[in-house]
Amino acid sequence: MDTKTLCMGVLSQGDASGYEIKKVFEQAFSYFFVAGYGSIYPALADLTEKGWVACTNVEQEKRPMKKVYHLTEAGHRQLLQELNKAYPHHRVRSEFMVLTCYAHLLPQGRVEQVLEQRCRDIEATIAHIDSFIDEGEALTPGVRFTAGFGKAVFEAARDYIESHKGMLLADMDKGPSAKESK
Amino acid sequence: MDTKTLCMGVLSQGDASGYEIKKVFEQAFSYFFVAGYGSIYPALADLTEKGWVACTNVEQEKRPMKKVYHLTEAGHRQLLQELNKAYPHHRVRSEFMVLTCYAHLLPQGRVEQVLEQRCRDIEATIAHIDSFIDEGEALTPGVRFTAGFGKAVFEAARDYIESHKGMLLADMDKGPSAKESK
DNA sequence: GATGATATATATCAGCTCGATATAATTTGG
DNA sequence: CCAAATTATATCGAGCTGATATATATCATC
Repeated sequence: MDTKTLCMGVLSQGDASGYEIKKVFEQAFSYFFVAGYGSIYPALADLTEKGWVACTNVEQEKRPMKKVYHLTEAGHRQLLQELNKAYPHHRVRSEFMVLTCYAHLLPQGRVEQVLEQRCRDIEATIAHIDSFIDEGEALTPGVRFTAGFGKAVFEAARDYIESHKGMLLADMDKGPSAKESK
Repeated sequence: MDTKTLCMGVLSQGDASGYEIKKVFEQAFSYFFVAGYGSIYPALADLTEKGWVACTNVEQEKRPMKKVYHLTEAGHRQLLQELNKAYPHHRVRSEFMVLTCYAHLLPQGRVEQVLEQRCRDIEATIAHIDSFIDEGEALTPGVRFTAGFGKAVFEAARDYIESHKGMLLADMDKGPSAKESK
């Protein structure tokens, strides 16, 4: 499953331009799926070629031209097929965790700064999920489940950092000493 | 921070071949950083070119030739600099969460299967972290912190799925009905 | 009224990553 | 004794990421 499938997913809920699809990604999926224009525009071109979406040029007054995409019948079938056969992968790529792994090579101040930055980012993500949940519009059970899942996981991460931060900093003193930084 | 930095990190704890580096990645980092040969070998070639690692060809009896890499002085300085300036990013790409988001397009049986598969994968990851912790060798405070962090987050994910699974499946019946699958 | 920041809108590109595949010898297990 | 796994390096296409380019229009501030 890739950006193409996600684009079809967004279009299954209504026609949209590439720009609008990116906005939906940012609002609804940002905490578990990132996709920029460099993925979205090629994806839409590919989907058009395959006949899974259809494109209409919309001239707007006082706005740049817009290409509005629509999910075709074949596209809808394709989306259902993908969702039914896709393996539920869940990949994490954490430079934060790389840094904590190599804490023994860093000065204490840097480790503290890394932990605090991560906590701030987590809080921002949780706030984003909350504002998305409260945003009015009736959410499907699946979206509610997913938002709750995201919140639960991010809260657990924040709680762990807050309750083990002191221990890590204390153990760094006792253990192999930190090297100087540049 | 990319595969190159991680390779230098591994080499800071002792010389190793590309193959051995991949094994360390699998054992110690697999739950937060994935890198295959397609990233590691080009990374090592690049690091050699830059003078941050040095390579020795080791002929072995009854084994294929081995290229053993060693972190140079300049490489060690470069590693410390990278670790000191890198932003603590933490990215998730979850096709699992995409599937739960679109649960309303799937038959209940498929949603149940997806949730169960994710739980099995989480259990396997937790078991992997546990066996890594118990593996004897004294771990640095940073590695212990990171392993605990990983466990806490994965346990929270499993607990959420187990305690909200029933609700999602029940709400799917009441809410907009599921579409037929292929 | 001017200046700069933000929003709308599409598109490309270099560099990096991912998973699969190729090659080849040797050891382990049934 | 054969099949499978392990040791070992390497490449390739497809896809992704983040930055950049291009253009216009609006909005807030000075």
